[in-house]
Amino acid sequence: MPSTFEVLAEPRRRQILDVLRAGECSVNDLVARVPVSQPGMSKHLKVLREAGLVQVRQDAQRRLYRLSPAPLAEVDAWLEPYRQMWAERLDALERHLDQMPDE
Amino acid sequence: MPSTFEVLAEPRRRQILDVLRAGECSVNDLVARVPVSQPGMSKHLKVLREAGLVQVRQDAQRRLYRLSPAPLAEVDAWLEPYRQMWAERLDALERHLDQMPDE
DNA sequence: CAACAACATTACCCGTTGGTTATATTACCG
DNA sequence: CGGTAATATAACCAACGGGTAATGTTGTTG
Repeated sequence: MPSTFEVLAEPRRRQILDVLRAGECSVNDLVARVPVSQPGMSKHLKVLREAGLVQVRQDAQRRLYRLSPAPLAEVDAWLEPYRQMWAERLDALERHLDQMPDE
Repeated sequence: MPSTFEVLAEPRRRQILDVLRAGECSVNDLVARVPVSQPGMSKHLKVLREAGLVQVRQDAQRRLYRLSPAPLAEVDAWLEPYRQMWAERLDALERHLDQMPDE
């Protein structure tokens, strides 16, 4: 079972999540918005489902997928200690620029 | 050239970055701390270098690697709109729990 | 300069992954 | 009940990625 990081490594999977941020979506709608074939979409959705990043709901013949962002918290948590680091560096840059008013 | 996301998909690469958070490190030191062979480590370090996530400095025969967290900002930026979403859901959960004092 | 230490690179192998085509499944509709 | 729409699954293939063993490179030291 791939980790959340591996699941997000696929650009089109991130794109799918981006689309789903706007709200529930059927597979056909997703295929229309993301450059991937229908079987390819089903494959990606399966990966996203197994990673807990999306949930499905059945509506007649269609399956409506919706976002389930909880696993992203893991990524966010990993990122946390780094976040401070690049903030510090940007601050240092600003201070540096403050000392060079001619540039 | 792999994206930052793809670079981070490798667990050992994240581990390398985690080690480097403590400070500059030689390749041998990294090999001692991360379960990967020396050639494997060189490969991973190359990927991290080309992604801009680490920088090298030469010290005699050794090469000292240090963290360069700037590219992580891209990941953080992608995550941003989602961050609010799971925060909202946790808030909703809290409010829900507040309404059920017996549970 | 010879020997060694630290690291990078090459060549090779193998498992995984994403894409595609074809087929199965399930629900609706006439 | 036959046909069609929506989606999933299977089978196959090519590309890629990471591991390993062997070798190359560069700097140091005696």
